[in-house]
Amino acid sequence: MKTSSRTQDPSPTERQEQPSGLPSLYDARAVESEIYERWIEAGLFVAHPERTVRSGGDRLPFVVMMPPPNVTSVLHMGHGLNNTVQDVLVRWRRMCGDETLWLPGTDHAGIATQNAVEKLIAREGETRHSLGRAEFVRRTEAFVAETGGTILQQLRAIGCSADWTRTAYTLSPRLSRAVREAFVRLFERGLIYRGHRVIHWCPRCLTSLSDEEAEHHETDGKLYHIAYPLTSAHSREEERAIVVATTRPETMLGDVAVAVHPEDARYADLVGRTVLLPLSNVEIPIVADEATDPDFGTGAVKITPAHDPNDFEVAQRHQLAMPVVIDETGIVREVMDAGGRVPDDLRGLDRFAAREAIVRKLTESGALVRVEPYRHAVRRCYRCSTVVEPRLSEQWFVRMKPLAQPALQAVREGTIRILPERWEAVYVNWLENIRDWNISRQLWWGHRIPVWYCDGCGKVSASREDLARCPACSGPVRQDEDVLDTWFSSGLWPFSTLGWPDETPDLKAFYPTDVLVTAPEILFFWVARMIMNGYAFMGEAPFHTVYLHGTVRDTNHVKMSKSLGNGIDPLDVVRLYGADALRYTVIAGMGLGADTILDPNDLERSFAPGRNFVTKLWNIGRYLLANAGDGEVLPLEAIPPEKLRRADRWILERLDAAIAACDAALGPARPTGDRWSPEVRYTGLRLNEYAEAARTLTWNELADWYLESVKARLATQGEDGEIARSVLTHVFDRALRLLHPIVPFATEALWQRLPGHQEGTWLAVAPWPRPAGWSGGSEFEIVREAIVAIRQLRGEYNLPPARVIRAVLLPSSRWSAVLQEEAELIGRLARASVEIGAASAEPAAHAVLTDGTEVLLPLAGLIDIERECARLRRELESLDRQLAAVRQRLNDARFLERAKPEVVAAEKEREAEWSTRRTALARKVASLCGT
RNA sequence: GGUCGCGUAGCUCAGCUGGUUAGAGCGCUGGUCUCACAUACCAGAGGUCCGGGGUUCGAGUCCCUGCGCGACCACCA
Repeated sequence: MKTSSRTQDPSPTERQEQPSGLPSLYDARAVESEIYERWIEAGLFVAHPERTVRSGGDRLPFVVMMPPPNVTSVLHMGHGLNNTVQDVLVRWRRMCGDETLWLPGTDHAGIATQNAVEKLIAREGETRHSLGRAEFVRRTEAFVAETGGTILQQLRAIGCSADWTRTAYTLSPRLSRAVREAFVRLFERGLIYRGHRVIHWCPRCLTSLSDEEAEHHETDGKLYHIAYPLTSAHSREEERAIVVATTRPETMLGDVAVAVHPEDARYADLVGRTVLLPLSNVEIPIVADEATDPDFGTGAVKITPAHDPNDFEVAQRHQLAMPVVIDETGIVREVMDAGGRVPDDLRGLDRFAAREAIVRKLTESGALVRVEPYRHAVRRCYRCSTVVEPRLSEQWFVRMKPLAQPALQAVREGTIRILPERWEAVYVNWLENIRDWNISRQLWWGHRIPVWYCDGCGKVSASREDLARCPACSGPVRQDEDVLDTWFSSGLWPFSTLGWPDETPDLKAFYPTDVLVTAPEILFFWVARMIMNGYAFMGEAPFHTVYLHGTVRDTNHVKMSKSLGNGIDPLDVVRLYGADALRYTVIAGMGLGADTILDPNDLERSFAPGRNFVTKLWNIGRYLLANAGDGEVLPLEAIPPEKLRRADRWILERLDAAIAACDAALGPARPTGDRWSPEVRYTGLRLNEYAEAARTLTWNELADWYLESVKARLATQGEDGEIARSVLTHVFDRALRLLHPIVPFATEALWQRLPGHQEGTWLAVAPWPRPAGWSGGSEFEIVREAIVAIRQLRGEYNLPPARVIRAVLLPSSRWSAVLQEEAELIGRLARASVEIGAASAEPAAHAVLTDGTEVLLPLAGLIDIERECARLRRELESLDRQLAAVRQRLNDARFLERAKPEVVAAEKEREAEWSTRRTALARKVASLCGT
C-alpha cells in the first residue's frame, strides 16, 4: 500500500495530538482522489466473466450498461445524477456478492459532433465541403481523440465504479462491426428498405431526421385563407373560387390539387373540376380524399406532395405529380418537376422570406381572403432547433412493426418492468403506434451505410465487408453516401459492447444485463430500440428493469442547461463539498422518477446536508478510534448474550431494522423467474428511502443515542468496556457498509481504519449486512423516554445544560427495575442527578411517560416559583372557564336539538381534549405549587 | 387534440396497497463551544395535506368536479 500520497495522514507529532489518528476535519479532496486510485489499482471494478454462474462460476451477474454520453460532452448535473444512481446500484450489488459489470463508454453522436467540428473549422474559413469528406472525417477523428472522453475522466471524480478496462465507443472498429452486422441482418430479413417519401429535413444540418428527432414546439402562427379560382364558371355565381387554409403559403408553389372530403356536400359538385393555382397559374384538379377533415378551416385543403407527408400520400392515391419547389437549404426555387411554377421574383428567396412575399402578392391580387392567428405545433431539429422542412427524398427505413411486437409483449407480460410504473403505458402506446424509422442521415460523421449500388446491373447489395465489385455482375459499385442515425448504433449497446456478433466470454456471461438507468427523454430514442434489438439479435430482452429518473432543474423548475446558464458544474460541487456530498444530496433528495430541484445560486443550501452528513460520519469515526482504539475487538459472537446491556440490544435491534429497511427500499435486484411477479414488480429502487434508513441509523440512533450512552463504559477497563467497544465497532462497521454505495469515499476511508481491519480488504467489496435477529431492545426505549422528558422540562424552564439539576422518577411498576438500574445513564444524558421513587412535596416540574411513569424536576432555587405558579394558575383558570362553557353548551337540551350533528360532535371532541389538558395541567400545578 | 403526472410546514420533498398524534432536510425561535462533531448538540414553533362534492366506521391516500402548474405524444392543413 502506498503511504506517501496519503495526504490526510497526520504527521507523527500530530498523531500524538490526535489520538484518533484522524484529522479533525474531513478533507474530501485529498481522501477521494487517493482512494479512487487505490480502488483502481486493486482492480475492484473489473468484472470476471468466468466467475458468473453463466460461465461455470458461482456468482450471479449484475450488469449495468452506462448510457453513453456524447463523446464531446462535458459532465453536467444530469450525468451526475444518472451515474450516481447507477453507481449506487452497482456498488450495492457488488457488496451483495454479485459479479458486477458496469460498462462505460461514449457515443459518437453524429449530428452533434459534426456540428461541433463544422463550427470549429468555420473559424478557419472552411466548410466540410471545402475540406472534402475524407479530410473532414479525419479532422473530426482528431477532434474526438483530443477532446473526447473527457466526461469519462470526470465520472471518476464522482466515484463511479465502472469497469474502465471495457470502455466502449460506438464508432470504434469493434462496435462498427456490430453495426454492419445488424444492418445486414435486418436487410436480409427484409426489415430494412429504401423508400422515396417525405421525411423531416433540417435545412441547417442538411440531413434528414427521424420522427423522434423532429420535436414539436408550440408556436403562434397564422392561418392563411387563400382563394383558388375555378377555371370554368360554376352554376352558383358566388362560388367562383374554392378557399383553402394553410399555415405555410410558400408551399403553394408546389400545389398539385385541392382535396375535399368525399362526403362533403358543399363541394360535391366541384370534385373533378379544376382551379387555377394563383401566382403559378397552373391548372390543378379538385379531388376527393378521405384524409380531408371537413370540419377544419374551409374543409378544402391544398395538396403539396413534395412538402407535406400527408399530401404526399394523397398525391400517391390520386397519382398526381410531385413538384419540388424548396431546396435542401430552404431556398425556394424550381428543384424538380416544377416546370415554371415558381415566379421569377420568388426564386432564390429563403422559405420564410418567400412566405412574406407570397402573402404580399396574394393580398395585392385579392386572393388572400382572411388571415387568422393560429397556435400550432411546429417541428424543429432536436440538435439546432431550426424549423424542419418536410422534404421528398430517398431514404433508408427500418420496418418497425415486426420488431416492436416482442418488445411490446415483454413489458406487457412483465419480462421487462419500467419504473416509475406510469411510463409503461407511454412505452406501450408508442410501440403500438410505431412508424417506420428513417435511419439514413446525410452526414459524414457516423457509420456509413453498408450498401453498394451497381450502376451496371442495378443490384443493391448490403454487405458485411466492403465491396469492390458487384456480386451479381462484377461491375463497379459505389457505396451509399449516407451514414446511419446515431441511435442505430447506440441501440445495439447492450450487446455490441460485449463483443457481439462474436460469441465472446463477456457476451455469454453478461448478457442479458440487469438494470438500465436513464432519463425518460430517451425512452423512445434509445430504450425502446435497445429492447427491440435485444429480441431481434439476441433473442431475449437486454435487461429486466428500466429505471427512469427525473430531470435536474433549478428552483424555477427550468431544466438545467449550460446554454441557459442555470447549470451546476458537478466538479465545482466536488471541489467545494466533495463527491460524497454531491452523491448524498442527489440520492437522498430523489423520489422515484421525480425531478431533482437544485439551486444554482446557492450551492451551500443544496449540498451542505450531504457535506454535513459526511462530517458527522467522520466524527463518529474519530471518536471511535480515539476511545475504542484501533486494536482487535471482541467478535460479537464471542459475547455471551446475557452480558449485553439494554443499550447494546437496542442498537443491535435498530441495526437489524435499518438493514431490513434498506433491503426493502432497494428491493429485489432481479426477478425470480424469467419475469416479474405482480407482487414485487413495482417495488424497490427507492434510493431516497434507502438513504433515509441508513442515515437515521447512523446519525439519530448510533451517534445521538448509542454513542452517547456508551461513553462511560468505553472509559472503563474490563469486560463491559470491551463489550461496548465491540458493539460500537460492529454497528459502525455495518452502518458504513450500508452507506458505502451512497458515500463511498468517506466510508472506505473510515472502514480501512476500523479496529481490527485487515490490511488489503476493501469496503467496496465487503459483504452487505444481513439482519441477525436481535431482540430485547425495547427496555431501552423507556430509558430514552425518561431522558427526553427531563430534557423537555429543562427546556421548558430554560435551564442551561451546564446546570446539573435533580430529577425524580416515580416509575410505573412495569419498568421500575429498568429505570432504577439505568438511573446513572439517564442522569448523564439528561445532565441531571436522578433519584428513583422518592416522591416529596417540594415544588417540581412534572411530566408523565407513556407507561405512566412520572417525572419530577424540583425547581426550588432554580426559578421564581411564585411567578410560575401564578402563571400556571391563570392558565388553569382560563382553561376551566372554557371547559365550563363547553360543558354548559353540551348540557343544553336546545343546543343538542338544534345544532348540526357535526357541530355537536366537534364540541364533544373539544370537551374531551380540554378535559385531558386540564388533568395534565392540574397535575403540573399540584406538583409545582402544592394542592 | 390525445395521454399522463403534480399541487402536503417559509423552501425542497417523503408519505407504498385508506387505519393511532401527517414526516425529513434546510430555514426559523430559545438554550448550549457538554472533553467526536458549532459542517455540532438539546428543546421548540410552524400544516383547513389547492378548492368543492362523494364513497367509507375512518380519506393526505379512493371516485367525481373546479382551479393552478408541468410532462409526453400527435399526419386538422
